[in-house]
Order: sequence, then C-alpha cells, then structure tokens
Amino acid sequence: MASIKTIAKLAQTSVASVSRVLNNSGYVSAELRAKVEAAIAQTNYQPSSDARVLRGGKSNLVGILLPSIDVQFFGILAQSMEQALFDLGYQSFICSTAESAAHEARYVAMFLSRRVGGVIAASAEAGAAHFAPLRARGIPIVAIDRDLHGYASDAIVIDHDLGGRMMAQHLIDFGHRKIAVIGAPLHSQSIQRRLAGVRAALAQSGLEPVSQQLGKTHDFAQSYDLASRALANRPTGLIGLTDIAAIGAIHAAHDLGLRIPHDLSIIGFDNIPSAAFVLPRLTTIAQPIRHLGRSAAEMLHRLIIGEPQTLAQALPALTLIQRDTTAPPCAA
Amino acid sequence: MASIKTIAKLAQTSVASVSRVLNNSGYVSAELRAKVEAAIAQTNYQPSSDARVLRGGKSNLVGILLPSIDVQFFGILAQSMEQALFDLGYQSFICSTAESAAHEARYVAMFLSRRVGGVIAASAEAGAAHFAPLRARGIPIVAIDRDLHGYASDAIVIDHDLGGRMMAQHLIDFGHRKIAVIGAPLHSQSIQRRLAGVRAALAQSGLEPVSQQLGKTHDFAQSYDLASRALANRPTGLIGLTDIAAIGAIHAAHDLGLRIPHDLSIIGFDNIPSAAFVLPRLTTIAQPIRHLGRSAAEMLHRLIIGEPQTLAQALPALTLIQRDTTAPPCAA
DNA sequence: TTGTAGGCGTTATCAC
DNA sequence: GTGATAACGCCTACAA
Repeated sequence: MASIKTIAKLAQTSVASVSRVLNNSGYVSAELRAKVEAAIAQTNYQPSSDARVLRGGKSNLVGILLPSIDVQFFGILAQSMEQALFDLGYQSFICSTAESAAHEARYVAMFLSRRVGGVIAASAEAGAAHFAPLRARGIPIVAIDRDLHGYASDAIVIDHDLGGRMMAQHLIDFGHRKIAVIGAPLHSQSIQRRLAGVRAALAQSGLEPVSQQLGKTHDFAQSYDLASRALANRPTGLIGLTDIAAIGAIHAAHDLGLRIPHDLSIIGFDNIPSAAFVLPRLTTIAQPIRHLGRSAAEMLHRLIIGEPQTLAQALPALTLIQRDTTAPPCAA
Repeated sequence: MASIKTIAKLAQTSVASVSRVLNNSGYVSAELRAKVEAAIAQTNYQPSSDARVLRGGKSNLVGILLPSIDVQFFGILAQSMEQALFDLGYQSFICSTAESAAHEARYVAMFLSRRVGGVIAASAEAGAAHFAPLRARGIPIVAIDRDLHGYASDAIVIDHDLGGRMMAQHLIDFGHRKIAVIGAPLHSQSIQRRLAGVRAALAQSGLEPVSQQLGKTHDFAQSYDLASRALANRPTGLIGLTDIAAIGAIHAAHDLGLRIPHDLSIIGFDNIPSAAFVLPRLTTIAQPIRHLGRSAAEMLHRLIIGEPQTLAQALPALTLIQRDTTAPPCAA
C-alpha cells in the first residue's frame, strides 16, 4: 500500500514536503508541488486516516445507533443523518440494535475502540448505563426520537405526548367515543409517550380506550393481529401508534368486512411514504423525519467542534394530515 | 484517552505484558493477568483500532455502497449485510449514493483512506471506472443486485431477466394481450434487465408492450404518474418493474375508477413488506432479500480471508407470489 | 524553501 | 515470565 514515503521517493523529495502539499501548510515551491501532485495522482494515493488519527487528529467517525433500518421510518432517518454527516466531513457507522441493550453495548464498545467523535442514538432503554463510558470520555451523544435521560448531551425528540393527544383529539372531535389503541414495539419510549398522550386526551373527555393492544415487533403482520383483537370490542375509532400499526389495522378491518371510514375510523403516526399509498389513504400525524435527521447531524457536529448550541432548537411542528380513513362515526 | 501505557502504569507492569493479556499471546502469570484485567476494567479501556491497523493489522472495515436506504428494499438489504458482517467481526460504512457516480467516487476515496478490507456495491453504473483504484490495491469487491462488469471479484445478483420473464408470462398465461410496463429508476441495471426479460417473454408470444413508461426516481408518487400515462392505452395487464411501481399503479387505477383485478391486473417485483399490505394485496415476484444480503457478506468475508469460493453459489430461486391483483382479463 | 526526527498506540521480536 | 524496543504512516517542530 502506497504510503507517504512512496510518494516522497517518487517525487524525489522528503515526506515532510509531501505532507505540506497534502495539507497545504507551510511553503512549497510550485515546482515541487507539481512533482508531488503528479506522484499522488499516478499512485492514486490516499493518506491513511488511521495514521492521522493516531497522530492526534480527529477521527471524524460517528456512531449511529438505531433499532433497525429495515423499517422505513428509521431507514429515512438513517439516510438523512448519514448524508448530512458525510457532507460535514464525518463517516458513520449505522448500527441496527434490534431494540436490544446487549446489542447496543457491543456497538458502544466498538465505538470506543474506533474512537468515534460522537454518537447519535435512538436507544432501546432510556438512560442505559452502557452509555456511561462514552460520557466518561466526553464523547457527545445526541438522542434522537427518544430521550436518553442523563446520558445525552442534547436531544432531537419530538413531542410524542402531544402527538398522542393530537391523534385522540382528532377522533374525539369527530364524535368518536369508542376508541381503541394499538401499537408496537411496546418497550419503545416513543410509543409509550404517544400512548400516554392518547390516554390523557381521552381521559380529558371522560373516555378510556375500549381496547389497548401493544405488541413486540414493528411489522404489518403483527399489527394485523393486534387490530383484529382490538376490533372485537367494536370501536368506531382506532388509533395506530405508528403508521405500520394503522396500515395493519386497515387490513384487519377490511378482512372483517368493515368499511373505512364508514364503520371504522383509523389514524396513524409518522407519515411514512406508504401512508399516502394505502387504500384508503391514511390519515396520520406527520413527523418531519428528514428534518429531524439533519438537525441531529448538525447538532452533533456543533457538539464535536465545541460550538455553543443555539438554544432555540425549534423543531418543525407535528401536523395532522387528514386523508381518507377518518370521518364522524356512523350512527349504527 | 487511556492508552496501553496507562494500563501498564496502573498495573505496574510493561506495555508488552498488557498487550499479551489483551491478545492472550505468550506467557503471562495468573497474578499479573489479574492485575492487568483489573486495570482494564477500571478504566473501561479499549485498544485503539487505529494503532492496530497502523501496526499492520487488518482494518476490519468494509464499505457498503447502495443507491439509498430510505426505500425499503435497500434498507432491508443494508441491514442484513451490516448484521452479518458485524457478526463476522467487521464494521460497515453504509453509504447512500443516490445512483450518482460522483457520489460513489467520493465514497470510494473515503474507503481508500479508511483502508477498508472490502466493498459491497450496488452501483449506478456497470463497470464504473472509479472502482479501479480498489481493484488496483487488491481490495475485493462483491457486486450485489447489479453487476459490475470487470470490477467485481464476485457477485450476488439474481436473474433479473428471468424475473422479467416470469412477470410477463404470468399475465400472458392468464390470457392478457394488452400489457403495459412501468418502472424506475430507468438507469438502474436491474430495472433494465427486468425490462428486457419482460419484452423477451412478450415477444415470444408475438406481443409488445402497449405502453412503456420509465421514470427517474423510485417513489410512489412518480409511479402513480407513470401508471396514469400507461393506463391511457387501456391495457388489461400492467407490469410494475418494482413493487413501488406496482403500488403506485394500484392507486392510479383506483383513481381512474378501474377495479383490480377485474378491469386491470397488476404484478410487481421484490415482495417488499408493503406488497402484502396494500389493498388489493399485490401479486409479485419475491426476491429473497435478506438471504442475498447475508450471502454477500459471507462471500466478501471469504474473499477477504482468501478462502476459495464455493463455486456453486446457489441463490434461492425467484418465486411468484400470487395474491389479489392478477386474474384473467375480463371480456370487455 | 526543504529535510530530519520524534511521537501518537499497538504488537512482535528480541533479550533478560 | 517479563520488559525494552522497532516499526507501522503521518504531522509538526525544528534545523538547515
């Protein structure tokens, strides 16, 4: 593998001069610079990041910890973070933890040995102790989607509680009284928060869910099962804590012969692309996913370079997107 | 940052001994080992990968080049590769290239400076020259989903041509004669191959697409537009070169008042999770996505350690999954 | 304007 | 069994 020495030899000069043109620091004659650049081009030489880091430079590596990237919400989030970070000069390890603390711990150990400059995490557990070694070394951590009480330097987390309230209120405003809630994964902090918001709004109207079904995995098939169970209680409105849950519910309702929104109103959360492309089109609360990703990337960057944070980290608001799955309940 | 020296000092011994317990090589007395391990635990010390690599070790880094991970097909693929690779001891850079050769080149340069041990790529361009520097250094490249003529060490690519034929044949077997094709992104090699397969099968039955609409971006909204255009030619069957295309077509047909499959049959390709959760449920050709990802990871690993490849890299076959969007054409 | 040398954290080679 | 030490590739004083 070509090293700086190889280039120096090729250009008949010293490593110091090569280094100078590489970083254009110090003086180099135009002539020498030309020779060196020729050698570099010819060899396709790339300085070793390892050596640079070892020498005392920044690693420009960042770790991204997400439950998964095979569900679209996190796929979009991951891509927007990776791209923003790359443009800022960082390279990312995108890690899928499957909501498992054990997995997270393994990845954290890897981050440590790779000397990452920062971490963005949507962790399974709020305030998990395995983040302590990162903190101890002063490595900044940005929490995304979910808090990381006490361990995060900062956070990009939408108001899930409010989101939950919005979902419930939308159905209540339409006049629904028999409302069911389904969602997964149950141990996800954001899901729990949304659920709390839903229940709070319901309670304010003197209501309680006629059925509440939480599952472990975040997929259509399970959502279908949860919804089937919930529908046994004959709600007129159903809240999916994610779009995946809501879409599963559309199918369950369909298979039960229910017409949407005539017999059953359904609302979801996230506004993933599929939400607009199911039939009927799903009413949902939109999260500005890409925006969140970019914000997290920029926030981490500021943390890494030690720039003071702009306090007013105004995240774009959640917005209700009314499509075709919600309407007033039909007098039975 | 704690280094091996810190540990040595803490354990009152030399760096050499610490290194020995770290890699348990050579002799270390139980007593010394205990002291060293205590120091390591206490410090939460992790040896620097950079230094190890510099010293001459393997980097255990691999680069994964994909058009994107915000579409589910690639998200699933990326996650399965990353996980398999991590279990094999590698860390991955998952890079979204947006089908752009320029992006790819930037990432390749990064791979070079990071000294990755191998690369898995679904490249925008077959045989793109920017892979040459990797080849030159003997860095193995596994092509996935799409060939990389001349640049890949090996490839995990399904038979897209066959897949195309299967789609067309399914509709032909049902008796369809007026068949349209839509898909994107048009410059993707796999899309082109599937299209070729479709046209070949059609030609064998003396047919030609009544409309062929290819778009640039891989999303529902554009698919909707492509389908709307294609439907102007009144096909009885429509082939979506991806599930995304097919799902967009379902919506376009729906908005035009067409009943599926009564007025129009639709078939897709990939079998992403959404395919089973649209209404009506999409008939499609299933790719074993996760299996492909794992295979690519294992193949790259074998390449990296220099183990001879098992020639019979039997990939699981493509399978037709008939659901509710295809049926014989209705005599108009 | 250019070159020499030291040191970053590791591991392997050699003495002791 | 254990401890110095060289070397990996790079950058930066410092010397020339």
